[in-house]
Amino acid sequence: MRPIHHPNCQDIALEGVLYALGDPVRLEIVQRLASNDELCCSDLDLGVAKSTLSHHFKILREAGVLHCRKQGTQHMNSLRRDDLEAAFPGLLDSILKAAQAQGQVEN
Amino acid sequence: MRPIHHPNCQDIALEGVLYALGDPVRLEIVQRLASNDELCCSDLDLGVAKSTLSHHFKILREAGVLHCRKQGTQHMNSLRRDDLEAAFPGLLDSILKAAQAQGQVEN
DNA sequence: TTGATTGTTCGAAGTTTTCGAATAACTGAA
DNA sequence: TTCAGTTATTCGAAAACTTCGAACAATCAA
Repeated sequence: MRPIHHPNCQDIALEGVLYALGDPVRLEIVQRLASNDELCCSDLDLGVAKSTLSHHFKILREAGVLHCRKQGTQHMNSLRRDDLEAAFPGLLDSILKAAQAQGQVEN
Repeated sequence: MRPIHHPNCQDIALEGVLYALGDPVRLEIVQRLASNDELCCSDLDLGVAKSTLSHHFKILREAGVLHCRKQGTQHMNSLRRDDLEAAFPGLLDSILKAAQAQGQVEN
């Protein structure tokens, strides 16, 4: 297995972040992480195969959206709030706010 | 030719907007529209085939990001600033700010 | 009506996404 | 140490999407 890769703070690209968040499964993951410090794959049941979920986490990780920490057999994921805030001030907040607002209208 | 379709204000989905902006060509289009009231395809030279550009405009249009108005043989496109602001307050601004900030660092 | 301009649609080739199966990494129990 | 159980990644095939150039459609001006 290859080592997990995280981009440096200054290598986080806006396009990559928007691409990563422009998928329903990945946006849901990020929303859940907004209210949970850390989550691993098995904490989520989003109706996709586990290999697909693994793929989505990889996209989010390589875009610089989240950080992954190995703990035993689990991979604990957390939002890179500070790094994203440093790279793109206000962006994550406005996206999370928008996601929350939209979620509430739907229900 | 089919009539051009624009979603209603309340049908603009966050996921669709983020997906639309998560592509370098489309992000560039939106950035240009941020400083130009209206643009048509032929105003842009982004190094892609015109059929591809047409496709990108369609994605942006159907996501609710821009509005298209026919004028003779041209299709004039403009940002749906107000509708986006109503749907997701602050979102477009923070994205445009992030795009501008990143563009400046690169040069 | 013809020719020029502007965009869209079509079909093929390439790329990405998704899935299930196989594999790898780690833990705890025997 | 070995074995079984848990968690997640990798692989290969099928489906979906993107890109391109060519063909088509719509409009205008001569």
